[in-house]
Amino acid sequence: MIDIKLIRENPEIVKENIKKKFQDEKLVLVDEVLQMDKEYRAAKTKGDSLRGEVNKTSKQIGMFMREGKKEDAEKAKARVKEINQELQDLEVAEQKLEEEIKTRMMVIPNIIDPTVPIGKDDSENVEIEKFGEPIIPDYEIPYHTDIIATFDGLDLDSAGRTSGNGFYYLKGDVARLHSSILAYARDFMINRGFTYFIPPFMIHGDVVKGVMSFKEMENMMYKIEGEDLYLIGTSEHSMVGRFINQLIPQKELPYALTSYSPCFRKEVGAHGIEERGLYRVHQFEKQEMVVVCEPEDSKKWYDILWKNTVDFFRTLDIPVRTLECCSGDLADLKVKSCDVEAWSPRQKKYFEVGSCSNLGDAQARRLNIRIRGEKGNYFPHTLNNTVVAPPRMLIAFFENNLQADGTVKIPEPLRPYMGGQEKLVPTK
RNA sequence: GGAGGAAUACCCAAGUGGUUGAAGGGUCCGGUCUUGAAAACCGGUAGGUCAGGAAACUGGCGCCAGGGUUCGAAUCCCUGUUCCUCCGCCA
Repeated sequence: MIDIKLIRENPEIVKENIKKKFQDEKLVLVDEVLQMDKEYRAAKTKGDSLRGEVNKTSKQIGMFMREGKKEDAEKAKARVKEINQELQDLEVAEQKLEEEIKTRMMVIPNIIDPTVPIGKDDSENVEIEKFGEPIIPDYEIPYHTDIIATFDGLDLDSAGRTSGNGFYYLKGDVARLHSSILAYARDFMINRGFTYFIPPFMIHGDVVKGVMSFKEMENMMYKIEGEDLYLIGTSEHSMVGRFINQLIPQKELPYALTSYSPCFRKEVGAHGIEERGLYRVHQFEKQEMVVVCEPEDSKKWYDILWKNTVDFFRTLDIPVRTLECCSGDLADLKVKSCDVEAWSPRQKKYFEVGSCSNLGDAQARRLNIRIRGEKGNYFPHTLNNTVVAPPRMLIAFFENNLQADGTVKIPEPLRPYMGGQEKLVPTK
């Protein structure tokens, strides 16, 4: 959500931005907002003066009553009634305009950073940098479920019976590896100065509406029947949501937070659960980073955040690259974002394992999160990024650490969490 | 799950239908005192948000949220949320 003042003062900037995102159908919204805003303000000005008159007259009634001037009081009452009549329609119009403006403001995209590459869709995203050599071994890398099967580490059949498609049981060392990766990720971020959180895994509807668009909500969120509660799709929801309607003292900034949570996603819509195995599932776990900072610092934090993820994967010997989201593929709330992608030696290409976003002040504006500064209150910037999200990450892990003899190497940093094991040996 | 109580501004807090234009503190700024600071004392203005205005300023809204009663609601009524205390249950 952008500042409506920007539309009032520089509508052409907003339109230019919409064009850059190839959402020309939204251009008309800018003019509509401009017009409705004019009408709204006129209605509000008129309404305010009428309401002022009601207040003044009502006060007079009190005085008349005290002085025993019954007739004057009655006359004034009639006058107030008259004004209220007039106000009735005006207030309906005011409210309607306000809502119409808001629904449009909600879908007008945030102003993208000038460095964002222009492009229509994800095919025009731009590779920024590679980290580590993308190795293609001279032995065959099987599909990840087949590798995991050699360790008897996955039970999809039972999960299908208990919960349906998109769920899984992890078993034995593979389950332990999953937990180890998260524990290592937690410690990795704590060592980099982030404060560790375990947030609520369910949140209220008003928080959900603040952190995502209606469409996203429909496609992602599981609702608890009979309660105003939703299962979170990422801990970003509860971690940013915890600041809803809060006024944060300036000296508290920046908040550099890292949180663990399970994530629940319906995955309705374009993709669905089409990829076999652990790639796209209804339930996964994630170590996340969330930053709330001064507006002028968000660019600096953006670079710190994605680098953390790159460093994390590199310590596990997984080659990665950063892929910058082009203008057309960038979600409407975001100023700039990039994916961290891991190398898949089986597919001989990179695939997404994390996503780093700078939302500017759009999320803060939507959730009414403000900073109490010396010269007044203002909106902070918010950012978020994935540290690691298994089990998808396990795909990259197994493919990259599989040896020619069928064992899987456990990289140094994970060994303490794996009881000192240096490799996994196939059980069948 | 049951029974009570509470929610007022950045914080504390007064306020049971009409000079409340939300008192009073604290925070903040200035002064006295002090080598400096703290404490104490004296003085001061601003409070959130929207609209109008070049500005000074003016007005609306705002007392957990949403409805309602009334000429007029922080105050009365209804619904919901959160927190606290006690009881019950439970990892």
